[in-house]
Amino acid sequence: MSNTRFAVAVHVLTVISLDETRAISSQLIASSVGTNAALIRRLLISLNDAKITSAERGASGGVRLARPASSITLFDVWRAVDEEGQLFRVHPTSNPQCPVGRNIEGLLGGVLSSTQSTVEAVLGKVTIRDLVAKVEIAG
Amino acid sequence: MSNTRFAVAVHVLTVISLDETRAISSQLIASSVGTNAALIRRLLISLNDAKITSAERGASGGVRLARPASSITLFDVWRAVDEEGQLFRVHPTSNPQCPVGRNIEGLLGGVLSSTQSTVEAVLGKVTIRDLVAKVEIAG
DNA sequence: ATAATAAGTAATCATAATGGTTACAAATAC
DNA sequence: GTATTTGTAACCATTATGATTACTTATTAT
Repeated sequence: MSNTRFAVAVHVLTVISLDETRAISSQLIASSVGTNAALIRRLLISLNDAKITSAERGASGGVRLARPASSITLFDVWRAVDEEGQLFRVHPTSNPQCPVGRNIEGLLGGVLSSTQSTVEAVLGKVTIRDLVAKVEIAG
Repeated sequence: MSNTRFAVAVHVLTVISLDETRAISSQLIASSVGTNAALIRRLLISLNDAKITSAERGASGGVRLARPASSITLFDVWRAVDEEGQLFRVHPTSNPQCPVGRNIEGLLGGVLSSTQSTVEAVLGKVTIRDLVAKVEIAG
């Protein structure tokens, strides 16, 4: 993972959560993130699919949280927007003639899954509500 | 991080460790990884700088471990080869006019550093020696 | 009804990251 | 001296990433 999708998704959700009384337009979100509305809408497709947000078309439309901010963990967000969800990649062309080459994937697979589950545990403990609270304090 | 440098570096070190009686050429390593010798040498520069490996030029030259395989953790390797060493990136152009825009970096920074240190703890527990042992068992 | 608004989505572009390759100088062993 | 091997620069192709425009569809407000 070396894109900013996760960070942007968290940003988007935090913006949406600051005013839950109305739907927020992708244009407004985009101006907070400092990017394009279409790009935000593309990202929102993943969040909508994961039932984290829901979108309404038309005038006075926009996006809302689909469930309470306190129930949305950063792990949920990560899983929703990062297809691979892998912390690191394995080189794909190892030589099976070499004992290391034919075992490396399994070796790293074990390490990958243990780091992965640790990260998931950490991200699972932080919710969007937590972040919103910090923004409200920081101002 | 979405490159394979970490995985390749681990592969390289495991290959080197399989026969510590002699220096291993970048060409031999490259054929196990399934890539180019120059690319391996480029990666080895980072490992040499970190004093994980040492290289000898000339005929019968090559690369050796600079210290025991049991003392080289995957965290050492990760730190050596991954410049950023960041699990995820933050979008760089947030709008400071928005309360979320001007705080998001701090919010994510906290999450980043806690996931980061958890991952480091996990990687710090696995050594190259452990991986070599598994290769020796698997064959 | 009509106009205005906003999501959904396709198409395209520029830039950067990544990995691969060639080539050659410098160092070393024999 | 010759063969070998690292160190390193230069360059290329491919892919990833983010940005942008533009259009269709859906919905609200008047």
